[in-house]
Amino acid sequence: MNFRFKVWLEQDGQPVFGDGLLYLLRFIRQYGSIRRAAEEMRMSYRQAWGNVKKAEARLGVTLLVKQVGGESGGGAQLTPEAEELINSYKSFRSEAEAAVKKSFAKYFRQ
Amino acid sequence: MNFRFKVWLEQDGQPVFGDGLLYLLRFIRQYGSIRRAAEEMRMSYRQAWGNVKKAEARLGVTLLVKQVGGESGGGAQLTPEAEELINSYKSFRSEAEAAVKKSFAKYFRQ
DNA sequence: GGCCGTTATTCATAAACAAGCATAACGGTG
DNA sequence: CACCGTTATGCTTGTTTATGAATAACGGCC
Repeated sequence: MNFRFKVWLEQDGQPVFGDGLLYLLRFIRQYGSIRRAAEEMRMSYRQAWGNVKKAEARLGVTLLVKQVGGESGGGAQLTPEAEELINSYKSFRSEAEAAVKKSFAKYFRQ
Repeated sequence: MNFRFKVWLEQDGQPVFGDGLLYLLRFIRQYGSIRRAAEEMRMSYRQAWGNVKKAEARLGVTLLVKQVGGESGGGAQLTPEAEELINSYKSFRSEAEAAVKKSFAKYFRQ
């Protein structure tokens, strides 16, 4: 017997940030490109782009500074707001996971 | 900004118990019938029955004593193992939720 | 034995969701 | 000005998932 858990942030009852976007944004930061990041995560660019757009709309916050055209075609960089969100979410996520793990052990040890 | 979370139990990497089954089993206990319980939860009997069957198979534990035919057509009662699972999961679930809530407040207060 | 309401199960259909294709627009670069 | 790789977006296709219809079997009850 084991457990799993998921946690995510919502705005007005709509999901805006979870593990998916966390990984995606980190890859975007690493590569400076939504397309490269999506490829690396083996997800479609279509979905990656849509997720970012949806999150931005719901949050009312710009997560990426995107450039279309130009050197190497363009690219995307994380805004300070995105960095802050990543940091908060990461802390929240890992602390929550540790707590859930502890509770599981308490009630389902063996 | 708000949060949501899900937690569930797995056996050999396959989900066996979560909020859905918790509510379902409690309704079955209340009404003594899978069909009534499903109706009350506005879910199809097909799915309710399938979920119980799948969980039983994966857990290797009988959750319901089912009678087909007889007085009022039959019915279903929870086994002691099901009651025990419900109790453990409820404690685990509520303790986990409290912890997650606390972490959320810590990193996303205002 | 017919009736009733339940468990048990299959199968066809519908709905939700993800993937992929096709294009347009953009702006450096050669 | 053509090329390239990127963002941006709609549309089609496929895949998984849920729903509902249909049917069988059962056993107490009148």
